[in-house]
Order: sequence, then C-alpha cells, then structure tokens
Amino acid sequence: MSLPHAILTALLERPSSGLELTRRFDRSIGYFWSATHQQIYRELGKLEAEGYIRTLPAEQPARGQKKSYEVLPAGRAELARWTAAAQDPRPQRDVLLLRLRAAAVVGTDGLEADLHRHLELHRRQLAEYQEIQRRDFPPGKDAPEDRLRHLVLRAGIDLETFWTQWLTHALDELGELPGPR
Amino acid sequence: MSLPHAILTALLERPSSGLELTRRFDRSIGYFWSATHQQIYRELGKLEAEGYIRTLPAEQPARGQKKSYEVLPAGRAELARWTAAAQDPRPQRDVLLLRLRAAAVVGTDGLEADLHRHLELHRRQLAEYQEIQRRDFPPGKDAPEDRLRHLVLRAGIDLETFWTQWLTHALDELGELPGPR
DNA sequence: GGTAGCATGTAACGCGTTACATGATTCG
DNA sequence: CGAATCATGTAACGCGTTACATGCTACC
Repeated sequence: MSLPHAILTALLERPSSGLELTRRFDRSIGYFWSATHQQIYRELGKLEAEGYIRTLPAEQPARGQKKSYEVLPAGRAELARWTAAAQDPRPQRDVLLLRLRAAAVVGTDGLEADLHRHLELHRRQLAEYQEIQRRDFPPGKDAPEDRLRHLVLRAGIDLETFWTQWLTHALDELGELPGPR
Repeated sequence: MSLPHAILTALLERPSSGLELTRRFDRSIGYFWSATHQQIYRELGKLEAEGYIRTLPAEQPARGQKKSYEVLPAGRAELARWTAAAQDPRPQRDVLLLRLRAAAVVGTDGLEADLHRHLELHRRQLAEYQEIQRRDFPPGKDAPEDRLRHLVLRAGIDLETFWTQWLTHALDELGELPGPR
C-alpha cells in the first residue's frame, strides 16, 4: 500500500503527468520505490477516483494528450496520516543471500562471475549517490528542510557501501574455497 | 521466481513437510526470504507436478495427514542452474525511506514514535543474529562448508547494524528539527 | 504522407497476502 | 465426546510485471 503515497509525495514536490512521474521514478524516488508506467497510470486513475488528486485545468482528456495532476487537500491529509501511522518493517527479501545459501548445498560453480557483476553495479550506484551528495548537499549549507532528504540519501550511500564491502569479502571467501574453478 | 528455489534449498538441507517448512521459513531461511504456509503449499504442489520433488514413500495422501517431501535429481539440477545464472538485483523497496521523504513535504508529526519502535525491532534482530553467530560459528572453528553460511549471517548482522545506526542518527536529526513536537 | 518518438492506456499472468475451510490427533 | 492443536488445503484480491494497443506530434 505504498505506491499511492509515493505518487502523492512526488506530485506534492511538483505536479506532473504520468510519463513525467515515470521518469522521476526512474531517478530520485525510484531509488527506494520503483514503479513502471503501467503501475503509475493505474494508480493515478484510482487516486483521482478517490478524490486525492485532480487533473490540472489545462487538460485535454484525449488519449495521446498530456495530462498533468495535482494533489488535493484530501490527498495531502491522507499522506500525512500514512506518514505518521505505525508500520511494521516488511520482511527481508534478498535473492543474492538466498543464492549463497543454495550454493552452500549445490556448489559455487558459476557464482563468482555474477558476484563480480553485482559488485560493479553497486559501485556504480554508490558513485551516483555520492555525486548527488556533492551536488545537492555541499558541506556547511544544511537548510532544515533539506535535512530529511539528506538523511535518505545517506541511507542509500551507506547501504551501497555495505554491499560493495560485503561482496568484496564474499569474493575473497569464494577464492579460498576448494572445488572446481 | 525465487520461492521455489528457496524451498528446494530448504528441502535439500532436510526433507520436510509443508508445516515444517513453514516453521523453518519463520527462522533461518525466512530471515532473507519469507513465505506463508499458503505460498509454500501452493509451491510444493507445483514443484511436485514439475518433477522436482516427490513425497516420501511413507505418505498418506489424506487431508489432515503429514506429507514429507524430498528433492529429486531434476530439482537439484534446477537449483544449481538457478544459482549460477546471472540475475539483476531487484529494485530497492523501502517504506521507511519513502516515509521520510514524504515527511519532508507534509511534516514529521507522529513519525518519531515509530522510528523508536523500528530501532528497537532492529536491535532485537541484531541481537538474535549475534546469538546465532556465537552458537554456530565460534571463532577458530571455520569448516569450509560453513564459510558460505557464515557469510550470509554476517550480511544480516551488518545490515541490522546499519539500520540501528541510521535510525539513531535519524532520531537525532528529528530532535533538532523545528516544528510541533 | 510516412516514420519515429512521445504519451496514455489495456490485458493477462504470477506472486504475496488475508481470510476461511477441512480433516486428523491428543487430551481432559 | 468436546475442545484445542496440528496439518493441509481453497478462495479472493491486490500489487508488480510483461506484452501489446492506440492516439498524438514533429520532422523529413
């Protein structure tokens, strides 16, 4: 039940059309809540039906026409309610850890190459986050309204840092393991 | 497409019935791939139909009767294939980070209490992992076949450590923020 | 006017979740 | 025998994913 709230947040930051939202979900918000354009259009329809958002006055309702949405007061209230409500952490889901556990049973053949690939992907993501930090949060300038956003970014940086370190360590261990290479 | 492989791994470690699997998914494997008993029964049916597992000879097929499964050679081969195959990391999904981003727009009212609760949950999980480490991986004794399992456990420990640190930091920042308290 | 790209959708399917149903076993 | 517990299921629904469809706009 989080996609509608992700969309409300994005629309409050800036009113947008479906495709613009999709693009923003590929960048900033999508770093921790991804969505495809099909999900977004489906959800925009629901949010509009529930009275949380509306199309901007300059709309043409035809099919191939751009249609921008803005958040209504009821939408902002719902987002505030959701933000403050207690929520249990979702159960963990990590395919890579599952694969290592499987490898402990059926062997590590072919695993190493993909671990290298993942390491490279995480390094790239980390570099991207650090670049954003340099650009948007230079040291010294720390406006109160940016504090929360910086906090979120730092979570991303620390998580990617963890994965690069852990994968490096995992590759070390794999190298020392007996078995076909 | 990972639940069947999680089940194959668990069944290779030890043949089990559906409910026993459910219990094991509440503990070890479920730490990074959770599943309910409904999912597990559904998936056991599919895996049996595909010839990857079979019921142990001592079966009684009646409804309330215990039914244990073991992995067939085809199932082990499929698991080995899946383990070695390249897989892209799943896009991140984290509700808490999303909520912080929403709070940057609609305010932080009511957020603090739930962050405290999450911090406590992560501290408890971390303690549980460390207890498992003390019990199953005492320093010095590091059999090669346990290396991979220990590696997975350390990922869990490091991730929970990260969350406790990050949440502590987040609560510090929230405290310094202006606004209704 | 034909083609490429922009923009908004529809349809189908599978996994994950929640609620409920049914049969066996144990024990007072 | 009645209740609690163990054990295996069924049904319904929503989100996430993939593939495909339709209508505009710009440009050669």
